[in-house]
Amino acid sequence: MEYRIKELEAKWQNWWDQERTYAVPSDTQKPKFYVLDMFPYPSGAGLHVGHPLGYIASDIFARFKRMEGYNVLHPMGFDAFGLPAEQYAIQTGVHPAESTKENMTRYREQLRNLGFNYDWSREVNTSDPEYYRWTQWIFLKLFSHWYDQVAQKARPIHELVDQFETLGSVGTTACCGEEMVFSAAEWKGMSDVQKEDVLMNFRLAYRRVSFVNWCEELGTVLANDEVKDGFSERGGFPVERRPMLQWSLRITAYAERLLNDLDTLNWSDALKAMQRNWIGRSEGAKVTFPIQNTEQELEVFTTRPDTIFGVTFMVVAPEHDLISLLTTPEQKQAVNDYLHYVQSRSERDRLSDVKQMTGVFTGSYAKHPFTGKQIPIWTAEYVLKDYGSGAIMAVPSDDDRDRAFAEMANLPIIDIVDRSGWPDAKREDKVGRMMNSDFLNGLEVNAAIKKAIQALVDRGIGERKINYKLRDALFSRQRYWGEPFPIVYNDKGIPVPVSENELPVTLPPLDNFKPTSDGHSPLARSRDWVELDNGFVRETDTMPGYAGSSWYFLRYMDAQNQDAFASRSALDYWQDVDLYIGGTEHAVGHLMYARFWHKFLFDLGLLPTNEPFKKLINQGMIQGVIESIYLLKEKVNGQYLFRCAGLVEGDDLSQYIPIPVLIDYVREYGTDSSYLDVDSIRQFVDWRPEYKNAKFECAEGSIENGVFTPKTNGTGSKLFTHSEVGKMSKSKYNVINPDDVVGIYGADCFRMYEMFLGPIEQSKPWDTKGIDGVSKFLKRFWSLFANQDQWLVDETGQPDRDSLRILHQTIQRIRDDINRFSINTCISHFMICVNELKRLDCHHLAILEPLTLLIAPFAPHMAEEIWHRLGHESSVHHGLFPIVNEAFLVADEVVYPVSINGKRRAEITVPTETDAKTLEEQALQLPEIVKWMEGLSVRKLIIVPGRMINIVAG
RNA sequence: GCCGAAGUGGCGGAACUGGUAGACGCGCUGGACUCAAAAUCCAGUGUAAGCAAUUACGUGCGGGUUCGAGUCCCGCCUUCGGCACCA
Repeated sequence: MEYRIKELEAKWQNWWDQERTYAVPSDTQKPKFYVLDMFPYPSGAGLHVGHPLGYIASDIFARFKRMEGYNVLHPMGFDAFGLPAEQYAIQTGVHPAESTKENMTRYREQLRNLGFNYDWSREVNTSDPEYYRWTQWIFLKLFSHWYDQVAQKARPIHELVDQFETLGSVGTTACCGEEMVFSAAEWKGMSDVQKEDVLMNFRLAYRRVSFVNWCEELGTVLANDEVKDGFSERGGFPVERRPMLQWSLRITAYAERLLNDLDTLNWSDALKAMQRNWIGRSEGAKVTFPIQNTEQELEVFTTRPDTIFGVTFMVVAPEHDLISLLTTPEQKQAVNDYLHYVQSRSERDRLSDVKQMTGVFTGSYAKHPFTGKQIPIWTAEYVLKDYGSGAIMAVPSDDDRDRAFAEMANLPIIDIVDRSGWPDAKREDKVGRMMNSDFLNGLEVNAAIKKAIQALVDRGIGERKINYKLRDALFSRQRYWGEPFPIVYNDKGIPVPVSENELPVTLPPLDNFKPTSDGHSPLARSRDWVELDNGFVRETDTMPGYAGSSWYFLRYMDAQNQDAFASRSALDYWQDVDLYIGGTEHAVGHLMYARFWHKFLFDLGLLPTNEPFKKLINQGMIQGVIESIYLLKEKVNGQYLFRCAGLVEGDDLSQYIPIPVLIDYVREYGTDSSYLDVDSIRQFVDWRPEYKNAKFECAEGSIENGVFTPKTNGTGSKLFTHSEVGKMSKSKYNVINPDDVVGIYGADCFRMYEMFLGPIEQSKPWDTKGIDGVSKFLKRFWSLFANQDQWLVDETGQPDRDSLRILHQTIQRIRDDINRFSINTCISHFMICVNELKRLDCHHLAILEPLTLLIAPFAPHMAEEIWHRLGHESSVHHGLFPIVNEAFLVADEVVYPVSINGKRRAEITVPTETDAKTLEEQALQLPEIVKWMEGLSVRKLIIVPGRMINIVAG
């Protein structure tokens, strides 16, 4: 009657498949519960031990909810489009569909191996044409809708065209890119191309000029991830920002709702704060400044219109549309040089470098709307084109960055806010009294803001405005492995949607996945596909990674549907996700886009809910230790030289490149003293033949061609590695495969161990130290039921009160802790329970049967085996989760700690019902207390019923 | 740089609402069983002083509030995640 892990885990995994134990019916009277995992990108490295952290937690919760009587939807699928598969295709020629398919098969096996209760019949794969036809379909809906700011919802574009026909743009409530003014007659007079240009300004999916990271030497557009300090990560070639006409989504139209509806969600405050800050709502004013010697105006957004008399210069973004107009002939050279410099700078660099301000004068001046003074217009990288209007009025007295810029450029500073009444106030705080500000003088800041806006409105040069930091989402990629756009262009270049019955627009077969030399997607190579018989041409950009993941949770509800993205009845039954578990790295990307798409589909009347994810839990990451060895950049006598981490200490590290080492070769992996020995250096060299002739220098000698030559008196041949904690990733060679761990300890043990590591929200490096403890626990659990020779369960005897108390205490703790997602403490409670039952030598069925149900969500294989041995034929996972009987929990006695001035000095055990007065008397009579109270008198006595007694003495 | 999170024994962590800091597990030490080992079982284990009873100190650092602070407030330090084309 041994606990044979491997046999029984395989047995029950097969049985669950056969019996379709985890299939989820949609036609049921049961209440629904939807538990969702963030689906993985099926990478070539396979699933690593970090992935399952969230999956195990959601698996446990889903099983728990099913045993509580809910119809639980718990699906899994793949976010299968992505850059790595395309990179792999470029390197090897293997089609991304093929490698992705293989990877998915591997992931599925790995997930199955962990005993998850997914309903695989609902699997989604974002790269499957049957899936992405609906991604394309939703895109077309976005293309053919605009956002009505008054009705607060998306409306069909033809309704906007109707408005233009009768009223022109007058009084339109549509959300748009830049403001346009035209009459009905002007609209009617426009050409088709002009009309489409106008509509692009309103569509929720639209085209505009955006910037890409262009690398001339590689002849390709790079992802931000592939760019380091302005150079390509591969090859180290310069990267510049280049403008391109690309698709975007008008997520900004939904900014207000995305912000307000956060209040309705059961998410952590931290996550909500991140989303709020990302949306970045700010109230202020739009102000226009006339540009001298032109008819043009410069529009700025400011949160501090009160400071308008402190404006001493203006700054436009280097990409600003008016930059060439503003640049005078004398300044042309300087401005061009500067623009060239900015092209090489990433947005992050531009915003981060606050210490070193850069910028140049354009040569032009604006006219101050109140004082009429000349204000120089500069251009500088700290102003971004896509934030606000891409230009600012600079007030160096009350803004840190403007101040730094003014100091750098020697521009004047006018103090306009007297903050002497607020000595602690910082430069940007909205407090103080206005001065040097004409009609605003003497006002408090907040009053001044109101008055300034009124003055702007009265003069017709500005108005109140709400601005968002949130920017429209760039939706084009110049890649092959993504959803093609269902868009063709006619002979005038006007985009025309592909009709719905022609969806999906599938990817053409291709064997060269390199982008074209002019930066277009590899799709442009497929002439047959691009050029249609009627002379129209297809869009060759594809959609980004987040397209498919923005709505996949809806597809699970009705994954096989051929007629719609999901049926109305399925959507009405499943509604929304009750529990979503995933990493914080998605806090502002995926979670924002998915909410946006969900709201859009809700506006179209296609969904019953306004938000997709009711409750969300962020799992931490299981990190890996990255091990690397130091390579000297300069070869020595034509030979590569690696140096021991111990020797490198104190050196200028910039002369070394850390070369990551496959962790399998590292001795004492993950510790401070991890190292390579002669054998592992041999392995390393086999793996990296380019270093075959390298020299490896340790403290007491060196290794060359697999031979250790000691220095005089030297013996140690350890080459210490550099260890750092970081992401587990294929490129860092530190991936640990859960299959290996499952192979040794079994899936139940692996699951419980990952949970036992700590709270799911917390990140920690992977470490198998301690897994033995969980393994021992499972064996002990089993030993309550059977020993080597016989089945021990006592079916007839009556359990004693102690055993019942332990059981019910455990039921209560497990229920409480599952409900607050404290899974790690659940495992501890099980351990305590088993320890105590062992001590009592308890083998009663009446105790052990509920205990089996209790542990089923955590150790599903072992529980199923025991359940069947107890004589049941149906699955333990369709059983009912045990319920607490409070009668067994009542304790007769309670132990109080007795403290004097907060320091614990004694303990007193009393019957549970003892009243405060008796307690007080007894506590003061305790010998320890009497001793400590010598020379002191009781000033106050604090008794917290059931918890503690504190004597305040002096 | 900005936004968010975390810091507790040798290690992973527990302490839910401010109330016995260190549950549970690993590791370590000693013991039982064994020819021996593994496995299992028992006992001990925050640090310092002490034969001991015991005492002092102790939750990243510096201050504060409170009868009482790991928990609340203010100011720092370190590490991790995100910052709009990794997914």
